[in-house]
Order: sequence, then structure tokens, then C-alpha cells
Amino acid sequence: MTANAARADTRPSPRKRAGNGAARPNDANEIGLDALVGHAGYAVRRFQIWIFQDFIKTLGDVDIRPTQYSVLTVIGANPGLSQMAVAKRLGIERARLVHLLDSLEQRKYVKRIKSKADRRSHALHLTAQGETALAKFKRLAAEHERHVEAKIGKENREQLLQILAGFT
Amino acid sequence: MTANAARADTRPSPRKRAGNGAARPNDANEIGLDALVGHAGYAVRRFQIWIFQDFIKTLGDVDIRPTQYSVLTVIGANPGLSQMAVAKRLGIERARLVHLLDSLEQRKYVKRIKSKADRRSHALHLTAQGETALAKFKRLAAEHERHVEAKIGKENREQLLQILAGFT
DNA sequence: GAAAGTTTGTTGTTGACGACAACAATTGTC
DNA sequence: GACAATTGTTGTCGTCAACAACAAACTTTC
Repeated sequence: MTANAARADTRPSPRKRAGNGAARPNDANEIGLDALVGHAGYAVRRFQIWIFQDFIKTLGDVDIRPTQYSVLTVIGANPGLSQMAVAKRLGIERARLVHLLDSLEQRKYVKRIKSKADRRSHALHLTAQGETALAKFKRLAAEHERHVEAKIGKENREQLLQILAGFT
Repeated sequence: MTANAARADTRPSPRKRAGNGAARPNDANEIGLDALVGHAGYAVRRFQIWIFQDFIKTLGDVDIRPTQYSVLTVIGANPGLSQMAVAKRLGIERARLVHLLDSLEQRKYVKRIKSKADRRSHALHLTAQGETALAKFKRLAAEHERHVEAKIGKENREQLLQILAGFT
């Protein structure tokens, strides 16, 4: 589907809600944000919510959320990593990664193999099923990325990636 | 995609950490992200986490979180708004706003005044205490914004704001 | 080589947050 | 007046970050 934001601005006739004591503006997006405009964090938060929702919807058929996708991607690119290494690389709590891996292992995408070098840790690998699945996820993720392009523009997206490259 | 990538048992991968010294704390920066680089959502998520943490820390003394700050700012700029209007403007669930306002009202920053025009709704106002407090919050938020500038650069921050202006 | 300290994976708790569902009171509509 | 819609509220559910505590395994130190 083409994620075309239906720009059908059904502009309602300006009704009024009188006598609120001090202010009356209550319609549509006439409400000012004041200091909020100019705060990078606010814009980034709203954008991140939008982008995650699109990701979740685009990968809805395969039931993969952004965090799960990031875990699978890192394991696929670096097989044999420990849970600690993956957690540190992705900035996830290792406690949280436990549940993520429980789920991914239950779905036969990931294996926890006891490391012989360090018997505390697990070497993480994709299963064969996990590899083919990840390939499909990557195609869908690329589709989601095209939605982002359509939303903010091709060169804006690339500028964004460049600006935020230090956080990956 | 890169669907090949031999995946043999505990075979040490060619590039990543040699020697397989599992216990050695390998640099997290050596671990490749593969497809994750190039995903706007991932970069944005990491950035947003950083920016929120800095905001929370910078406004730590006054114990104000980003969402609370956004609510106070909007009410301050548009006194008399209903809860529904604030929620819609900020993209917050009105159910969630209830708890936010409970907290802010308990701290004497916000008043819920029963609207006479529509006895279902409340007109939201800052208290006198809330106004002076918000002024302080804004100064701290500006300081936080300078941290962002220092992190990604002055013109990069402005480009970011421009790119994401549509989401505010 | 044993005691002490650290790391890894795990379990659990807490709190912020988004998404829903249901409800009473009130309003608008027909 | 009957009926639908809106507003604030309460509640549940699931995601997510942040800690705390623990056993097992490893490292350091004497």
C-alpha cells in the first residue's frame, strides 16, 4: 500500500465555545505550542512515534516490532555474540533482552548456544528459519523506509541519517 | 539481501572479534549493525533516548519530565483549554492526560476550573505558582537545548527542527 | 589455591507511556 | 423526549527503561 497520508483537510466551520473565562481557542490545530516549537526533543518524539507506528504496521503481517528487528539484524550480522554484547550494542537492558530472546527463540528465529569458552554466556545465532525470515523482514523494513522518504522527502531523510549518524 | 553468510556452529566469524575470547569485554563499537545503519527509525530512536535522558537530568532538580513540560507549556500559552483540546494537540491519550493533570494539580501548578459553558469539560489554567515555575522550567529547558546543540552542532539542530517541523 | 570481587544471564519490581474499553454526566441532534 | 456524540474518568493490557537482587561462572588478589 502506498502510505499516502490522506490530506483530506475537512475544515470544519469555525464554531465557538464561548465564555470559558479566559480563552476561547479550541478548534483544530490553532492551538499554539509556544516554547515547544524550537525544542528538538519534542519534534523528535513526535516523529519517532510516527515512524514506529509505520514500522509496526508495515511489518504487521510478520508481527515484528522495531526492537525485535534490531536484535535479529545484529545477531544476523554478528553471529556468536553474547547477550551482553548485543544489549550493549543496541543500548538495551540485558534484563529486557532476556524476554526479547525468549520470544524470538520460541518463534524459532534465534538459538542460544552455551559458549564453551565462557560457560556463563550464550552465543546467539539465527536459525535457518530465522535467516530466511530476516531476509523477508528486511524487505518489509525497506518498504517502511520508503514510507519515511515519502513523508519527509528523500534528501531530508538522508540529511537526518547523516546528522544522527553518531547515535547509531 | 545478504542472505548468504555461512552460519556454522560456533565457528568464529572472520571479521568480528578474533580469538573468541568470550570473557574479554570486546568493544561494542566493533559490532556491525548491518541493515540497521540506514534505517531512520533506529537513529531517531537512539537520539530520542539520549535527548530525553538529558532533558530529565537537566530538569532533574525541579522533577519535571518532557511530557509534563509539554502540558504546562501548552496550557501556559493557551489558558482555558479543555483536557480534550490539550490531549489532541499534544497527541496524548485523554486517559493519560488525566493522571498527568492529577499530578500537576497536586503540585499546585495547574487548576481545573469547571467550565460553565460546557459542564462536562474543565478549563485548564496555570496557577500563579505554576507560571513562575514554568518560567524556571523554560530556562532549564533552554539549557538542555544548548546541550543538544553541543552534541550535534548548531546548524544540524536547526536543520533537524526544519525537517521535522511538520510533526509538531 | 582459596577468598574476594566482577561479569553473565535471569527474575522481579517500579514507573512512564501508548492503546483500548467501558462508564456517568452532559451536550447536541433529530 | 429519544437517541447519538462528547468529556472526563477509571481500568486493563502490553511495551519499554531503570533498578535491584540472585546463582553460576569467571577474574583478580593475596
